[in-house]
Amino acid sequence: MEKKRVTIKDLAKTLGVSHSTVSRALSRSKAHMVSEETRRRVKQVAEEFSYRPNLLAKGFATGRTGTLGLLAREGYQEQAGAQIESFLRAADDRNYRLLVGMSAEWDSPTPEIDQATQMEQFVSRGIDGLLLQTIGDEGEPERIRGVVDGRIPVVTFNYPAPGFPGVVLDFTAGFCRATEHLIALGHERIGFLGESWDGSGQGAARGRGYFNAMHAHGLHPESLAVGRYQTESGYRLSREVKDRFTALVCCSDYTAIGVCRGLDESGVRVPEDVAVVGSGDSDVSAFVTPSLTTQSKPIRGIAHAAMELMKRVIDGREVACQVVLSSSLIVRESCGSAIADRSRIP
Amino acid sequence: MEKKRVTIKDLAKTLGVSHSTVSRALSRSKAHMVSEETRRRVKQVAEEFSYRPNLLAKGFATGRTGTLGLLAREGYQEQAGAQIESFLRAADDRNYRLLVGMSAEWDSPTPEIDQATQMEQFVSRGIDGLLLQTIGDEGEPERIRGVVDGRIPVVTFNYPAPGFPGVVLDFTAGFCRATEHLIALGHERIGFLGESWDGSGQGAARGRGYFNAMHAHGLHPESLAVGRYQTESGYRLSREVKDRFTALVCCSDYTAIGVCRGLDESGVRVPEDVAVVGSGDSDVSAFVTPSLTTQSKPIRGIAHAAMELMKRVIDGREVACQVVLSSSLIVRESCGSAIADRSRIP
DNA sequence: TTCGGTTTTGCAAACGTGTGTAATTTGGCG
DNA sequence: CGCCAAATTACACACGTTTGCAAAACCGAA
Repeated sequence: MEKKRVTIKDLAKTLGVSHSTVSRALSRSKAHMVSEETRRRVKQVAEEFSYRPNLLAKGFATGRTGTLGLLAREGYQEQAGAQIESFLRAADDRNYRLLVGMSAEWDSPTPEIDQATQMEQFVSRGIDGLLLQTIGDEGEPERIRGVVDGRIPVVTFNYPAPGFPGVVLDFTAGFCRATEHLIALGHERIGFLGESWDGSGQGAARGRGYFNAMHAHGLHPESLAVGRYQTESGYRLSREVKDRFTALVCCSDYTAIGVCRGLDESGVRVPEDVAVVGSGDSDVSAFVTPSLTTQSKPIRGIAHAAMELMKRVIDGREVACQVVLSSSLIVRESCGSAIADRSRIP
Repeated sequence: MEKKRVTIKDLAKTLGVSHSTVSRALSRSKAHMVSEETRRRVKQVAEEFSYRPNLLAKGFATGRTGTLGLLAREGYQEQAGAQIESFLRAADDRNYRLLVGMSAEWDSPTPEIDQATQMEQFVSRGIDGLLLQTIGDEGEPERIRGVVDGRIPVVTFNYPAPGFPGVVLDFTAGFCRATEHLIALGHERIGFLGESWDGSGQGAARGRGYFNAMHAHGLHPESLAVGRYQTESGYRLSREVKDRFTALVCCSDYTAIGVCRGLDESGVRVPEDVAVVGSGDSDVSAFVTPSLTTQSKPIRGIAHAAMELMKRVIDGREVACQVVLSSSLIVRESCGSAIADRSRIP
């Protein structure tokens, strides 16, 4: 019933040559030559039989599979879908297949373990390289080392992991610029909705940008701690904003949207009474009312940079470096700037 | 330099048993038994050495890899990213890995060839099943058969492919309901922005729903042909709408958004002058002004249904059937209905 | 102790491809 | 024609795991 696929041995038999000759004819190996004549014949018969190499066996024999592992996670506000899509594109450009996995459900209590498990899985499946969306916790570099053990190249993105090449977004600079934009508009009581900036972890990068800008202008920084970077947290915090701030820097677009909604229900107008900026340039940011001033998050750029880096590492041209991408400020209506771009379609 | 991974032979050597015993101890095979005692010892040593099976070799030996291929394409308005994400979730629930590929760039002139190539790739890589987003063209079933040849189970989604089990959305019913909603609101001159409904291809399913509703109420159907299902096409067609229709059924949310924008610039108000309904329940549909009446597209449901179907096919419990999911009408502001749900956050 | 049956283990082949080494053919030149 | 080197091909093993079959160990009963 189950028809067997055509193998090189089948070809060899009908051609009257050994299977190794067929193998060499199809994958031009440099060590041994095959005469042009036999190569032609082999290729013709292979075509006739519509031979397709068993990539499993090939990978097993050679130790390389032409497949990269992409391990993304859905944390906070990150839109995993669009990210994955961008990576697929970028990988396709370089003739790689991607084995995609997703670690950690919405609220996994142990994202680290999930990550480790998935990495194991991928390595066992013989990937040639790992594109890893980092969590940013303390033990991460060691954990990666433990699983990968120098066997395959790793390129990280999201947070830097010391010792591994990676692509990061400079959130600090971005939030600094966003804050300074509000300061330039004359605001002084500017609040921050996000994580605390004095945390040691990587998560505080956003806050530090805000803090630096405030500090540099002699203003008093003040934050309201959001939990998860989602709409609901912003909505909940909106009560504490009234009469306290005239402007808000939010850690994500979703938090910003939540705050706007909450303020609107309390009769506080955005941007007339309170100016708001978000972060991430999510799809919806351009379409909400008021449209959201935000920081771009060039996921396409991240994906391409990561693939480029991966290619270099595989070729042995790079060992450990961080590619830093910076975001730009997209000024729309929610911050009340005169230069706001009022068109809704980007 | 390149440290070798631990294999079952290594374990066998330190245990003083044959490697086949180790193999049997780790993967409880039913044919031959291993004593509880040795199994315990093997497992302990495996743990100590942190042994990880080479899944490539395993797959090569057994012919099954625990990996499913997901072949999605970005056609028209479909949001591939969210779709892929949903599938990842659904597959993860059932302990499968997904090898994800994307066929056809934005405007590939030959999506069929791309699809065939990718399918070949996947099959060569030894996937256990194929989740295929169908194109819906005439020769598709034959093409699939040619590549897969009954060797691995296939589950389709997007368009039905005769002979293969699949999940489809009943667009005809959805568009019929959407049109009837407008009719119930008193509209008579209702236009359709989409493909022609008398096409034989599957693409006309949306149009047929519109046509059926109009016909059933003795109204004259009239369509404006959009090219691709995107914002720009709707924007472009908006000029031809004025004074001609009082309501529009759009083939996608993006077309609808484009039309709204165009009408707005011409001073035509939505929904007061022209009512608009979209389709697809895209992320932005709830956030644009006016928020969009649209039809839900339960991608999560599609993903789960497809995985469930796949599981059944693999178990041999199903051969060829179509699971039909239906969409529901999400009434928002753009159609001017009194019962519109005015909240923006879904 | 011996026998028969059952449980446990070892041996060896198989999966499809790559590749090192040896064998063969080819070809050029004396 | 004979010889040597180079080009081409064949042989055989490796990769890590599963699995059919045979061998061994074990156990209880006669």
